[in-house]
Amino acid sequence: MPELPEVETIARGLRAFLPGRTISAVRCRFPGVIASDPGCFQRVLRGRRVEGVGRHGKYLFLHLQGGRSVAVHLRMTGQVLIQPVHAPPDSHCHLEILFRRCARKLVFRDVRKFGRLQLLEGSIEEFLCARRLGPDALTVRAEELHRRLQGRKRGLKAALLDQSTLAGLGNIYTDELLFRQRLSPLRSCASLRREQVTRLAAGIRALLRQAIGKEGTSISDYVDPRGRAGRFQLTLKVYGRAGSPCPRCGAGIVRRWIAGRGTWSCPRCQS
DNA sequence: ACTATCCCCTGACGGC
DNA sequence: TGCCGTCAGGGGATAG
Repeated sequence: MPELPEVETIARGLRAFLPGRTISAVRCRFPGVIASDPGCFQRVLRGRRVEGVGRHGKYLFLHLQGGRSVAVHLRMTGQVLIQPVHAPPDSHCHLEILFRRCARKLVFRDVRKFGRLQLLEGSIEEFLCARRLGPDALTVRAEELHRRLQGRKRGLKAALLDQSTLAGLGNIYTDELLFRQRLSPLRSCASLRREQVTRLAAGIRALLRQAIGKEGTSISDYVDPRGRAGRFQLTLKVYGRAGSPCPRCGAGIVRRWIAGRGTWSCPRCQS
């Protein structure tokens, strides 16, 4: 499940390939992946140069010549791949973007068909505002996080998963973060002292930087644009480890259902 | 403000 | 072997 580190890894892979290339064709094999008007999407993209690649939270952006942008969200099983232009598409390949004088193509693949691409009408800022996305988790500052958590009675896990609080954390990194911080996923946001929020913000940035350094977590479907798996799954401490001893205190890791998600934590050293 | 539930979708997995 | 039910989960919508 791509979260911020996986989307950042994809963005970096695309930055080495896309900028400066001009789109020659868009082949759509499953129009449902295009959240905006599919005909308009293809018309606008064709003939346009890609100028850059951006990211906010779990959203990936392709910046096109003329100020238009495409937003991509991979949801659970979406993949963005760079493949030889003649590679045969498999049954989960929903969209291909071809480029002028280029032997490779951009492929959007998604087993579960939850992921979406969308041609934006306005600016990235307008899109983030309309989607009510919070600040990007990779660079969130303590003051901003404190403002967004203070006085909230909801649990930390629910708040951190909520993309309008903070954009980029998903189920895996939230559980790992709360384990590192020795905080219970059910701990109320309002109960955190200011210095705890400061440590939490620093912990979020550090965890995400480390995961990006390992090129993300490959548990089910995630691979980078070259088809390579990440390595952060080798360092997970609690996620998916129900019954294993806590690496800090030895108590058994428990799995509970919190904020609508399977949640792993240590019942002894997280409070 | 916040929670719960459903939906989208497919592959994996357990039970029989 | 094979059939069937269940589950997983990001995020949007909707009900409470």
